[in-house]
Amino acid sequence: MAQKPSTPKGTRDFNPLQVQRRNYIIQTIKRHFELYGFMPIETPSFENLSTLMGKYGEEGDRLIFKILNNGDYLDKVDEDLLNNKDSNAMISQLSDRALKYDLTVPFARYVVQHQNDITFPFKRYQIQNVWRADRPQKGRYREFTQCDADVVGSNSLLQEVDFIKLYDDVFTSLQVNGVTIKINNRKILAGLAEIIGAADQLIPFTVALDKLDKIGEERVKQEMQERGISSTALEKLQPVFTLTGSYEEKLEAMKGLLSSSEIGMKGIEELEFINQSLKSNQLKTATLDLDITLARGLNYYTGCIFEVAAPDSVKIGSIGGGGRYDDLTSIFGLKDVSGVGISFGLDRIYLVLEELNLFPDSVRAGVDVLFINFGEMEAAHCSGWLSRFRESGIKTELYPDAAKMKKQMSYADKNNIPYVILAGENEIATGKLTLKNMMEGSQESLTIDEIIARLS
RNA sequence: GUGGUUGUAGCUCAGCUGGUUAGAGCGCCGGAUUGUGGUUCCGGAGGUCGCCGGUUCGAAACCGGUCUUCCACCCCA
Repeated sequence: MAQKPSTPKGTRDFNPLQVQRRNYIIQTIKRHFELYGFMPIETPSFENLSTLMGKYGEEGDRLIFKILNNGDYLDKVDEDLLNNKDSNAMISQLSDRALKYDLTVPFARYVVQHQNDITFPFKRYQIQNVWRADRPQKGRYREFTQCDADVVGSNSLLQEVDFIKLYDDVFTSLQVNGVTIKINNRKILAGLAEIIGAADQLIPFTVALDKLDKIGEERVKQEMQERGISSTALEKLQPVFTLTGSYEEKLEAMKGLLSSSEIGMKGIEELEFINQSLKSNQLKTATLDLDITLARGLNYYTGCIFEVAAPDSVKIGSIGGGGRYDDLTSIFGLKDVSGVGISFGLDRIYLVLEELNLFPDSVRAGVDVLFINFGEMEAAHCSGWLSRFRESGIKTELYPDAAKMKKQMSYADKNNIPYVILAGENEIATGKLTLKNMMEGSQESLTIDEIIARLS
């Protein structure tokens, strides 16, 4: 029985135009990564399960795609676990490998594994697919592409400044104006938790705070209370909920609030430095916005955190994010190496460009010129011309069969081929080819050199 | 992982409280038009109604399961 073909949940096929457009975004990002001194590396699609587990929190562990062991995979499983159907406890016995969940943790593994061959600070970029067993939604897939740039082995805040400028440059180059780069610092969040006496509940506290712009002040407070944060603590936190003004104004207000917290003040200092550095070298189209409620899920961030929001007119989640992680490599045995990095969400950037109609016309599938096939003799004559076109960098093809003119023209039309060349008996005799502009419907008689000069 | 939603021709969708042979628009193929596409006209092909099971004399429609789509949580790019 013929089964209806489909791709697995949360995955997609890409047609030629979509691939061209994705490549356009990737090329733009790559170019800027390299301009900023990042070099490409690649890591395997799957890692040892133990490399990934526990790095993204409990929720993250659940969303990792595990690969079932080969062979008699039930043989090694503990019988009690099997009888109790204790799936979670059995995972480590059923699966040794898993698809990578992001690019940062495999990168940390790479750094530790190759530490003797690496010269620090090490700057790398990586553009590869990652997989998450999440429920798909708009702009959320189970297989998607991340474009990461990270630097490890440098504590300098100039790295953070560079990343902000890199974001600005890439989105300026893609003509996405009005992007907001939100910045915060985990040290400030730690300071806040410390001051309200919830230092041991940093993660639930930040997760709740992160939802402020989405669910509002009341429900955030409610969630915090449910997680055991007292009402006197919430009172101390009140200024955070009503914080407004410029970057500097917000920073000043936070300074007052955090004056008794050493770690909090350290965070303030860092954000001040970044703001100061950007004054002399302003952003082109992006806006830098201090957002104290920005938390970001990943547990390994320790310093500055970033998130890029699409222009207001496009309703989509963040299109990029990143931050500093002081201790990621220590899990793999390399201490005192600080890392900081950012990520571009290719699939979502694609949706933004599509919605705002920002893909250049030059980014399209198909050739520039189609030669009409009039028959064996004429096709043979065209062969030399085809080569000359291609040597000049003009994408060219000859219709493979001497089909009816209508069919050949229709092929050009449907593939959005801008020019058609008619080289039949008359043209071959005179050496002047008929060049038809498919957009305008006009045509003229020109020599091969004239056509090449015009199209290249 | 929780709650809801969707699936009928290649695409977008109609199809009444269950009743003969399941429709439309667009697209596709052929012709009008043997060296000219997009417009027009004429003709044609194409569906075991997501899949499996159940109820019924009878199911695209009702019920259960499953897969898929989209949405809200959770979380996140």
